[in-house]
Amino acid sequence: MSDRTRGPNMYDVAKLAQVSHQTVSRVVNNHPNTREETRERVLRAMEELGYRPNQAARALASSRSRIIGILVSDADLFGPAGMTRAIENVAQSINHFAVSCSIDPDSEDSVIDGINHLKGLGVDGLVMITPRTDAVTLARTQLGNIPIVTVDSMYRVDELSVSIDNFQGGQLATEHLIELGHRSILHIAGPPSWFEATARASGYAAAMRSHRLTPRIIEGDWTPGSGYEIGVTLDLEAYETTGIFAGNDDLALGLLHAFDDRGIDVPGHVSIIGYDDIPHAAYWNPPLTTMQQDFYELGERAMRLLIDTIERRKLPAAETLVPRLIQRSSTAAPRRNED
Amino acid sequence: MSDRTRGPNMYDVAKLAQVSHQTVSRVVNNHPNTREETRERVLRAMEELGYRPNQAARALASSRSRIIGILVSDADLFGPAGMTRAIENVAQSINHFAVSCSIDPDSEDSVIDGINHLKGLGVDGLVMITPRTDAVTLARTQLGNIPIVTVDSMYRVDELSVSIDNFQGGQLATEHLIELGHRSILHIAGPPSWFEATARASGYAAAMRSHRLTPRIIEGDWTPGSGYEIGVTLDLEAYETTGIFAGNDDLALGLLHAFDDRGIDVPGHVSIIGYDDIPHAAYWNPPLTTMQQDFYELGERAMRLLIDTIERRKLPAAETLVPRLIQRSSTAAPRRNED
DNA sequence: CCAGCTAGAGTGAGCGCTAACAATTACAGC
DNA sequence: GCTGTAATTGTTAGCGCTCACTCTAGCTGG
Repeated sequence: MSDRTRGPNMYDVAKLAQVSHQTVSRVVNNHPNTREETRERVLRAMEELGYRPNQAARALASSRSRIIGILVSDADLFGPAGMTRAIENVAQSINHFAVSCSIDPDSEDSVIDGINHLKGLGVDGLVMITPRTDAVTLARTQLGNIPIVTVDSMYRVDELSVSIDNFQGGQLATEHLIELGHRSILHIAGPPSWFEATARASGYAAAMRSHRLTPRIIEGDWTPGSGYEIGVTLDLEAYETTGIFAGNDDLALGLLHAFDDRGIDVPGHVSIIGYDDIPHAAYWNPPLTTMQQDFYELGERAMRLLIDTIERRKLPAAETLVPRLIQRSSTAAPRRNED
Repeated sequence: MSDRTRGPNMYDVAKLAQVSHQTVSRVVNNHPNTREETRERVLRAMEELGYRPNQAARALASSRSRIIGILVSDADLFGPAGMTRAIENVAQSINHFAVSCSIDPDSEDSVIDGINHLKGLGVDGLVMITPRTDAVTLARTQLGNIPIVTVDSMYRVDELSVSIDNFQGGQLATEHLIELGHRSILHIAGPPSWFEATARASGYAAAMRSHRLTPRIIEGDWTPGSGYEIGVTLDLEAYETTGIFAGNDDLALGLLHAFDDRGIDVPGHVSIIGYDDIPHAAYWNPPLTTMQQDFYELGERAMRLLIDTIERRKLPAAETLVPRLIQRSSTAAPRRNED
């Protein structure tokens, strides 16, 4: 009547299947060179005892924890949250574990804390979902030779990364407005410390210039509050602005709200295009035209890239996704009454 | 020149500090009965070598992993996401680790998968963020004597749980409308498989009846799409409805959008109150009156309750939070023109 | 001055697994 | 029949910790 609180172990399975514990280990790890009949006997024994390998022992013996760390800033934003979930799901599906850890990218201490936390756990790899490249550099020096994949960050050839092409996204959004006939288009950008923000702004500027139009950019942060403030004070007449490309949907929401307060009709008076396609955007007033990004797909790719690197299966290669235009009713051709 | 890829271990520290490995262990774990001078010598050695205890070895030897599992359904909803983050943060702050795992509560397989995944990791405790009580029961039988804390689920005295008082929340929301002068108030409820939905609906019904008013409930799911569909077909004149209590903010958004399409003014024609206070709600048109819930606080409490139970520090006790009314402009006194 | 205590430090076993190596078997070829 | 090779299985030694002990002072009190 021992209070055997620990479950059955490899030796219990081995005894029941009448093999050595090592054979059980081979079956568990899908090693080749085990006779089919033996394999099945072991599997039956495992089933019968309800055996589950002890991860701690495994990690200790093999020095591979099967744990992937996720360092994520702004974890409650739509994009980062979706990626984090995707990574967790992929991890689970391939018998790994994901531990996510939110950081404040503006505080070096917070980043170091997070890295140490994850390092202490003995993660096999790290996914970084943060716009701050300095945080990535920091992690890289702290973590020795543990592979790191960055998501949606700056492109750098010497790094593993997956990203969405924010430059092209900015271009596409801007071109949508240009195609509708807009000529004076304003961009409300996200904070310049975010690579995504500057890339979208560059895409916008490039598209404008390629059509011989003058880019004008106002800087906000990513919040509806910031969009609202800008929208309340914005002088649309100054440049006869008829189109606005907002750096993300939240900014667009703030603009929408401000324009509603001011009695400025969207898209009658001014067209607005957002960026992200958050689930609510289709239900705003008016429903928002926006650029859709598949964050889930991005997270999945990041995870696969990382696992491939850990298992040295193939050469690392940076991957890029392109966002897609979702056209709704917040954009339309400009009124030509004034012509 | 050994390719010592594994960092320094306890014995390295012990040698440098000229003590036994056990003394190092005592220092690491803050055991009493170590001389202050010795303690400091060990700490210095640890510092010098950059020693970090190996969690796997620790877990193997002590059979305590310091890992908390989070089983969360609808992980991209505002509430669950906030709670998950709170739990992760608390875990980090007390030197534990949180591993979250999304499940589909409608699929028993998915729940079992999730539980096994976490069980395989050897979690010390589990937080369940799911409305399905059967999933909780399932976890309880699968997990043996690993403590489980449920969040925002059904109250049951024999369980550890923290929750927001959805009944009272429903009452408060309804009473807000009643106080404004509304008499014919409709409730759009969430899916009845969610305890939160039925509790809010009960609170609504209780408030109505205590004022001798007749409760009327339409059932939706939690999405804006569902709110929109209901809003499009809803006949407000049938009962001279002047107030609507939506089961959550997303439903309210759908209603707002539908009423805008139909030219029904909010709050002029009908007042709407939501539930959750998601960050966007303040920027909708009109800004939404809603019930605020502190999910972060809830997650923190869940985590503390769990840790207390694991360490048998104090008697488990169920905790309850009360939501708070956030008044914005989607609710107003009903027009009395018809009187 | 010595039994009796206790704070402080050390010893050895073992947690459940993997990895390297050793052993056994099966069977081909000469 | 015997050697050689490949396929399969077994043996042994840790991985880095914690736990239950034992051991060594230093001190008290009679």
